[in-house]
Amino acid sequence: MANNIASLDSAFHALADPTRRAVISRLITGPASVSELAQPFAIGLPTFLKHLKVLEDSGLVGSGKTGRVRVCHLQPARLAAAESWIAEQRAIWEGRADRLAAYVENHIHKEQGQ
Amino acid sequence: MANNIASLDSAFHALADPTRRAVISRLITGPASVSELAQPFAIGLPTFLKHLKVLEDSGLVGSGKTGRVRVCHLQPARLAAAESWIAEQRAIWEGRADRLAAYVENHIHKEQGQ
DNA sequence: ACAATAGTTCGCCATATGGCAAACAATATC
DNA sequence: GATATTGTTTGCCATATGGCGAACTATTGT
Repeated sequence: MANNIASLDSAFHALADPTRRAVISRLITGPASVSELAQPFAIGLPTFLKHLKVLEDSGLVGSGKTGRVRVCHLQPARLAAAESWIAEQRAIWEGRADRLAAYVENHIHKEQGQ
Repeated sequence: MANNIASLDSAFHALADPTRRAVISRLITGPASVSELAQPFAIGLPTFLKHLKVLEDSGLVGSGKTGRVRVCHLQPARLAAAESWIAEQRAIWEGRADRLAAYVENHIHKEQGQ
């Protein structure tokens, strides 16, 4: 399972940008060429290619070139890995949510730290 | 629902660092003070406080100061929001996974792009 | 051959990030 | 009241990020 630290770093980093999340959303509906993907955004192609590189480096997106056009597609395994990390944390959290509830009742409402 | 673009940006950004993910994992087991949280890491307090600020700015972590000690706690709503974004994408993906399977069969194995 | 199209690479810039040490609160403790 | 503890702020630095335009490569179409 590609669930190591470095791949989570790069996967979450890739997701931390609205352009890149939009690309993922688009790719979920099916593969697309670079210029197709770039078309909705008001940024230059070189800049867009950097985003694409971040996505490919993270393993969230793969691509292949046929002729002069590069077709990109989603690689959902890494997306699943990122989701799993959060899901695991939430599972632990929910396992002890009852104990936490007491703490919240006692402390949260008194917060004054900036 | 705090599911807007900016909060996803900052939530994913906060998650894109092993130190910060470790802090979250620690906080899931219960609240802790700043120095308690910082103790496992080989970085200075000022640096650690920057990570903490990123976590607080993202809404993943909250804190309150009593006396000279600041106690931090998890704020699971934002974690859930981040997980939801991924889960939604995966739901769409899985809804059309059959159609995609054909594409993968035909194209992925022929990839030659850098 | 030539021109158009699709991507890519290069150099530049401003800002953000992640690290440090040092100085500075503010609060407990002796 | 002096001292230790716990955070915090301030400056500084190197590197990464996200943007640009310009130049270049490689295919496809005429």
